[in-house]
Formats: sequence, C-alpha cells, structure tokens
Amino acid sequence: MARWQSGARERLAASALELFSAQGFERTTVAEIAAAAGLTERTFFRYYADKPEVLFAGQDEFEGLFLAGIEASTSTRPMDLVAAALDHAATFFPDERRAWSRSRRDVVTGNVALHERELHKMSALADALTSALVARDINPIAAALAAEAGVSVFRRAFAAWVNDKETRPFDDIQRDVLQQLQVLLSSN
Amino acid sequence: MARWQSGARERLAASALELFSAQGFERTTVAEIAAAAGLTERTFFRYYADKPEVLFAGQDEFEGLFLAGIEASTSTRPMDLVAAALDHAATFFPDERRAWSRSRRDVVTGNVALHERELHKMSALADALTSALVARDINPIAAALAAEAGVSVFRRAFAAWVNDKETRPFDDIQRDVLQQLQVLLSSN
DNA sequence: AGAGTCATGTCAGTAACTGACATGACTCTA
DNA sequence: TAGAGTCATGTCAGTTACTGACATGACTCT
Repeated sequence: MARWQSGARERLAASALELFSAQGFERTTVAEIAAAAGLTERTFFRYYADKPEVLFAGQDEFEGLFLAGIEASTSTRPMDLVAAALDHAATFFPDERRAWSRSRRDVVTGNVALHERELHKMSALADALTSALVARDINPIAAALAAEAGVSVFRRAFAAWVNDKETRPFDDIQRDVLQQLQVLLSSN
Repeated sequence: MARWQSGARERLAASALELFSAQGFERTTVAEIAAAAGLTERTFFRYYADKPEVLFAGQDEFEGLFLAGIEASTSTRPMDLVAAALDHAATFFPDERRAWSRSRRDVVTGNVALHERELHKMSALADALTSALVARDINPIAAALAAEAGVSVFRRAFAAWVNDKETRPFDDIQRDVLQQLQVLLSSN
C-alpha cells in the first residue's frame, strides 16, 4: 500500500475550487483546502506559490496553444498572426468546459486579489505573444499593440462565452469579436 | 502645539517610496514605513488598505483627467473620444515628474504584487473609459475595445517616456504611439 | 468647565507564507 | 537482501500583513 495517494496537486486544485465556490475565497483558509485534499497546509505551498495560484493551474498549456497557433501560420502580417493564435487557442474551450469555466469565473470576479492575478496572467500572455511576433521580424511596438489587442479580443470573447444566455461555440464568438475590432479601427 | 503633525498620508507615501527604492518592496515592513513617518503600523492601515496601495495615491485624479478629456470632446466616434482622453491625461506627466516616475517604475517593475496592482488600476481605468463611451451612445463592445486600445497606447507611451534615452514630452510620444496603432489595424 | 470629536496609539488575534528538520515507504545497488 | 539513498509529506516555530476593540489626549463647541 502506497504511503501517499497520487495526484496531490490536482486534488488540491479541485478542493480549492469547490470550497471557494461554496464559501468564498477569503472565508476559505489554505489549511481547510489542504485538509479537504487529505494534506497539510505546508504541502499546499509546495505545489502552489500562494493561495490565488491554485486557480491558475494549466496556464502554461493554455499559453502554449496561442504560441503554437503563431508557429503554424506563415503570414508576415501582425494581425494575421494574432488571428491564427486566437483561433488555435480556441480549442482550449470546448463546450464541455463551459460549466466549469463559469464557476471559476464566478470565484475570480468575486475577489479582487484573484482578479489581479488574472490580469497578470493575461499580461504575461501578451508579453509572450509580443516576443513571438518580434521573432517573426515584426517591429516591437506594432508587435506589442497587436498582441494586446489580441488579448483584449480573447478576454471579451471569453466573457461572452461564459454568459448564461450564450450558446455559440467559443471560436465563433471570438472570430466575431475580432472582426468588430478590425471594423472599429479601420473605419477611422 | 499640535499633538499630531499634519500630512500623515503624504509622509507615509514619501517614506514608503524612499524605503522601497533603497531596500526593495519586500524587505521593507509596514512598521518601518510608519516609523519613518513618525507613526505606527496601525495608522498606516488607516490611510492605505494594504502595503501596495501606498504607491497608488493620486490614482483618482489621474483617472479623472481621462474622463474630463472625453467630456470636453464633441465627437461621436469612439477612437476620437479615446484620443481626446489620452491627450488630456497627458497633462498629468510634465517633465518635472519624470525623475519621480522613473524611481516609482523601478520599484513597481521589481515586484510582482506591485505589477499586479498596477495592471488592476489600468483595468479599472479601461472600465471607467468604457462606461464613459457607452454613456455617449457607443455600443458596448466597441466601447470596451476602444477603451482597452487606448489604455494600451497610454501604457506604451508611458514606458517610452520613462526610458533613460527618451527626451520628448509625454504628449508627443503618446500621439505617436496612437498613430502607430491606427496604421497597424487599418492596413489590414 | 464640561462634553464631544477625532487622529492616533496600544494590544491581542488571525492567517498567509517560509525555513529547518523529521519520517517512513520506495528504489537502487553491492 | 541489507543498507543507503531519495522523495513526498509532516511537524514546528517564526515573521509579517492586516483587523477589531478599546484607550488617550489635544482641540472645539457650547
């Protein structure tokens, strides 16, 4: 018989989301989360640098999809590359994930510290996209602006996708939002 | 003789920036800041909700400038209104403020928690701009995208302005960056 | 002169996070 | 197959951010 159950990291993340949804982020202590996962507080902090971080597991995989989308494209125009990144990343949000994404969003929007962490992750994503564009010989300022515009589009599409009334798949919504941005700025 | 010196809030902010610059944000305790300002830790928390917040005094005034810029414009096109907001907010950054802005930036970029707070303030600014645009009968999605694009432009202009090599005034830089964005997206 | 206001101090408590060391099942090797 | 590691976890003590409750004493108003 093994001394420790496997999957400690995942158990912690699952317990955390459950407890946050039920009682709120602030009213849940790390010790509680750990206990619910059959572990101690100290072990929690070996897997997650801090309490907010437990809601951001899988971020690397997510970011990787954007970058893979850029690598797969052969265009040399910044917004084409961004569009390719957005399209490829859309596979991260199949309809099966919608319910889970909704409860996660409820928790994140309910707490300022979590909202700040989310913004930071989006900013890191924009930085990664910028680097990828610069590596494609796009000038740094255009790269940064295009990357940030792309992240704006993603965020708005995500917000729409997790709306209760929305039924369209993620990629459709996102293509829509992207087009609205193009119209907005080219009708100058 | 007065029992308390006046300007406690400002003394705390000044002591904090000095100590953060000298020793770093994390290696400076709130008790230290308070002592340097001739106060106690408890009093610090009566003025600032938490330790990061002490670097964000004046945020309301700053945000107010953007909104005033929108109110002063008579255009009905989103990007024109955003341009007016940016132009008006540029008065917040006269050349005398450059040195101070540089040390503040050094502190903020040197710490993740501070960077997160900064992103949150920018996000709040974008939300305020969005509301102002919506109040001008611009459709919500266009308003949000335009506001976020505007904040992107501001951030990039600010980063350039506090660069050591840069000598142009803030408003010139910002108009430049805005034009680059327009070119980027209309040359699609 | 006495009552009230208000900025600050004092003190005790909670919870996030960290470093140092202990434990015991598992693996590898002589 | 014994003995030596390895490694995920536990235990414990400490620091610091942040909060609530109550005390203090100069100033103001009547």
